[in-house]
Amino acid sequence: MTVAADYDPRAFPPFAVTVDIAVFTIEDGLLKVALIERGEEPHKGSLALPGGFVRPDENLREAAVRELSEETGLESPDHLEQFGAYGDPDRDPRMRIVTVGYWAIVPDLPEPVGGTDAAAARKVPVADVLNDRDALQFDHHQILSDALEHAKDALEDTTVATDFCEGEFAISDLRRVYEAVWGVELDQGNFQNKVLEIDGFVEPTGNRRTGGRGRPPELFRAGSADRIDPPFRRPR
Amino acid sequence: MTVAADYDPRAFPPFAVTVDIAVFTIEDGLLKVALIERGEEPHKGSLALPGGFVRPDENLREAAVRELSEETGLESPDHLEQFGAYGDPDRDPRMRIVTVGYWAIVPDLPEPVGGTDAAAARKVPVADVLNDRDALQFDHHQILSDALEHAKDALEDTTVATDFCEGEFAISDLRRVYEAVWGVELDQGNFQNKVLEIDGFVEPTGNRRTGGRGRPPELFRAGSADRIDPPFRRPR
DNA sequence: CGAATAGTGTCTCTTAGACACTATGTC
DNA sequence: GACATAGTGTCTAAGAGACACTATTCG
Repeated sequence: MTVAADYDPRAFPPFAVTVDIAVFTIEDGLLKVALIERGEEPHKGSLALPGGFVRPDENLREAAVRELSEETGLESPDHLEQFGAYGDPDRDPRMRIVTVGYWAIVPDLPEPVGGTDAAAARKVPVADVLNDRDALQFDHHQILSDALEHAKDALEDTTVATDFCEGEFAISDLRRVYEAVWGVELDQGNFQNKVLEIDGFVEPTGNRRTGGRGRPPELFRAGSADRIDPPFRRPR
Repeated sequence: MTVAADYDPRAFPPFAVTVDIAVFTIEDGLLKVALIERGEEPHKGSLALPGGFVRPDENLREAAVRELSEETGLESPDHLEQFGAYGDPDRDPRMRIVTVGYWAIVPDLPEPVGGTDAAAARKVPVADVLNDRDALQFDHHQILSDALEHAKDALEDTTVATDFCEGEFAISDLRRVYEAVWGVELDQGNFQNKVLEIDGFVEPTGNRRTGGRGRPPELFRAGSADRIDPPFRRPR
């Protein structure tokens, strides 16, 4: 990256830089994403990913954390990862905006609250949103779709799936995370064997869950490992 | 991404948006990257990834293609892929610049030529650059390192390795691509078997290469497949 | 008891990789 | 001939997945 006299950056029309965050959570066995209901034009009433302008004194990740907090009331997600930048000249009709996409996990999303610059916030099944090409404004459909792909990949070779689970959880809870994110059914027995064979994925607490139907499951918490090797490939 | 009255983008100090490109090629069995020698302050004389400001009327990829052409004389790389954005407030001492990283492949890089805003351009072994934390200006060390990681990953589950090879090539040429990018030695026989078993990775031309030492290899060209499934995992 | 869920074990097929062996060129 | 590189085959170990079977709870 170099600067020459004939391309003084100050001579350019200003770009704005934003971050947009796809916050995923599992609810009722469904993968959901937190969306903001726009209260203003353009696209009044349509849905958007939470996000907003990066401030002069913060880096991109800090902007993502702050916007998340402001727009959804959510403090420090359990996972926050950048996956790409979007900068087509006409992606926002108002001005030239380049946005940086992040995806995040929260274990059990507290009901999001509208913040200063959001009219409302809600959790919507990702499948529903992606099935309607016009549900989201701008290029947020593409951004959400890319975010989901990155989340799917992350589940293959990292242990982030445990971040969807609050505190102590059963192996079957973890399986439902994989099933919800990947959109497939997994064999219960094979999943159990596999997870327990992976060093540091989960560690036993000695506790069991009571009250449900069927045999009470043993409970685990997230282990110390952060990578799964060899990866846990999803069915293709 | 939303806009509220109290965060009018026009009230912000302008951000500049740039692209930086890590162009990889194989030369003498080594993975090399094209670097620009800066002719101006700051960091005069130090090396940088080619790149530059995104113009108001072009998207990010177009900016990458244009800058690549301007700074290295290179037209349309065989592979060009975005991998991340970098935006720490102090990453460039002159002003707030957010840069978007791309990595690219060229089969046998023609000697790069300095363009309008570059004093010179050269190909340098990636290992040498990454072993010297101060070889590159700004955060280009991190960017190059991330680019390499993405290139390594891409070789695992896509057929982009063939883009490093010009026209017709031997299986051993392809093997040397993998060895150079991954920085490992691969078993010759196993590699051959594996590549030929993957549908659409390479297709035979019926030609052989003559003149070298040893048995003349059959020559292939890139096949129609673009993904390798199951992936060709690199040794860990 | 039966239904539901958890947990374990077995079998088969595929793949990765070590490695031996053969093939065909140059010197 | 020796040497170098290309190409093929064989064996073994590990992993994925189908699936059977056992365990433990509730109604």
